[in-house]
Amino acid sequence: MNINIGLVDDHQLFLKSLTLLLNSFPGFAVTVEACHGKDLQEKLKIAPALPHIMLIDVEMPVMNGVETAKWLHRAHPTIKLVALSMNDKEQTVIDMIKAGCCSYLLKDIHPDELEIALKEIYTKNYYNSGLKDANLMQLLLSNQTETAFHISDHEREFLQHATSDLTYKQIADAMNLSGRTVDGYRQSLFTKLHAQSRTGMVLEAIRRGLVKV
Amino acid sequence: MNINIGLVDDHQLFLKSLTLLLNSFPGFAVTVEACHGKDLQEKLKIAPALPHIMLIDVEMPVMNGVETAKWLHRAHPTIKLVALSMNDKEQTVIDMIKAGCCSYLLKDIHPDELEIALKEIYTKNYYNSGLKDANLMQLLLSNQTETAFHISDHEREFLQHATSDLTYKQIADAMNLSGRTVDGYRQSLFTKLHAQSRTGMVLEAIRRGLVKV
DNA sequence: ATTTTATACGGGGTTTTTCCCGTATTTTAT
DNA sequence: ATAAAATACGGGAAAAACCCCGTATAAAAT
Repeated sequence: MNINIGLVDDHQLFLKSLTLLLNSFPGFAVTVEACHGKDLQEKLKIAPALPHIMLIDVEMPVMNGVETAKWLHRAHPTIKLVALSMNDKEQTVIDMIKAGCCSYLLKDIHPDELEIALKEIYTKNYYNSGLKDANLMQLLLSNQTETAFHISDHEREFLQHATSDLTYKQIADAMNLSGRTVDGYRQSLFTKLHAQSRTGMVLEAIRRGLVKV
Repeated sequence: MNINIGLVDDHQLFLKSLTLLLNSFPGFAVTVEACHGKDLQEKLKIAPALPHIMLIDVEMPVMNGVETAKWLHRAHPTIKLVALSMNDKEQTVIDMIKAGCCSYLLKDIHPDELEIALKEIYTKNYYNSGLKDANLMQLLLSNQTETAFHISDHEREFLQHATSDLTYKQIADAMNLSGRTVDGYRQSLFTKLHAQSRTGMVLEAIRRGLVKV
């Protein structure tokens, strides 16, 4: 009666090390390893058996943690998803929980606590690490009321251009659009990202992973 | 004839996992584990023997990688220092090498390559991972010519405040300074960071790790 | 002892950003 | 078919950011 674990993390060294650690826990076995979401999709196709629990890193190239969790939650709803991240930013926690994760663990967790957490997730379907617990519900509730918005391709392209030293006029020229048009993008993104200044907009875009620095 | 390794990393899970991995390499043994520089200073006092190689994480609380490397290089010059980081920002690499590290490895290195790297560092005193090699010397040289500039405490505090949605006026009020004074900080930081706009300044500060997002 | 350097600040002018007013076209939904 | 939503754009004005001119004071270097 093994608990089979799947791992998704782009840092090879961490991935392989953690595999060793998890395999050293009695009753645990790592059956799937992937370095990002796309890779996981391939690996799961040829996997002999689905893992019971999937540990998913948040920061990954190609296909990030949120996308990966969303896909897994839809494609393999029986797998229990656990976010494993270095940062404890509210928005990131919310995004991962909403994407279908039943727990959010930090990478500086002690191995002993990890073992406890995984056992509890396997049996009880959830585990909340310490203080987070109390705030989590409030976080999710306050976030639910926010209407989901869409950012268009042009807006995203503008955002990336805005993440620079360029003026709006220069951005407009680079995008072959009128200055007024990019001002429209700016205004709608200010609303969507709750910003009052270009700097605030860019910072929020960075936090949400909408642009590369 | 064991190669003794010391580890400094604030992420418990990674620290313990990597220890397992390194101990699984034939001829290797992890003899010291610490979660940051200050912790390492304590641990080394009571250590039965100094490690041959110290793997140092760059991003750490209390006492970061650069400070830790500098101290180790002075206090225990026989230990070979290796930076182990997730980011490959030029400035970070330069800082760690200048602090006394003989190699800079990324955390997404494959375990096999890590083993090779550590062996080479043990015998040859250096190891450059792949493509970095060619650029490294140029990086160090180009950095030497750049006049080292100093960012004052007030300027750094202003930078952190500027990494926000606040106006300069609001920042001045928060810092209890005149608007003209923070404009002075802005102007000197524009020069030092080669920026032409607040957004450009903030982005460069983020890239150089001068501020937290 | 005197120059240099660093810090804090004042006034004012130009550019950019921000935020309104608005229209026309196209795409999407019902 | 027609309403609704999304897109691209124009003009203008207030606010903020940007970029000079300058002074005074204290610390550090020669």
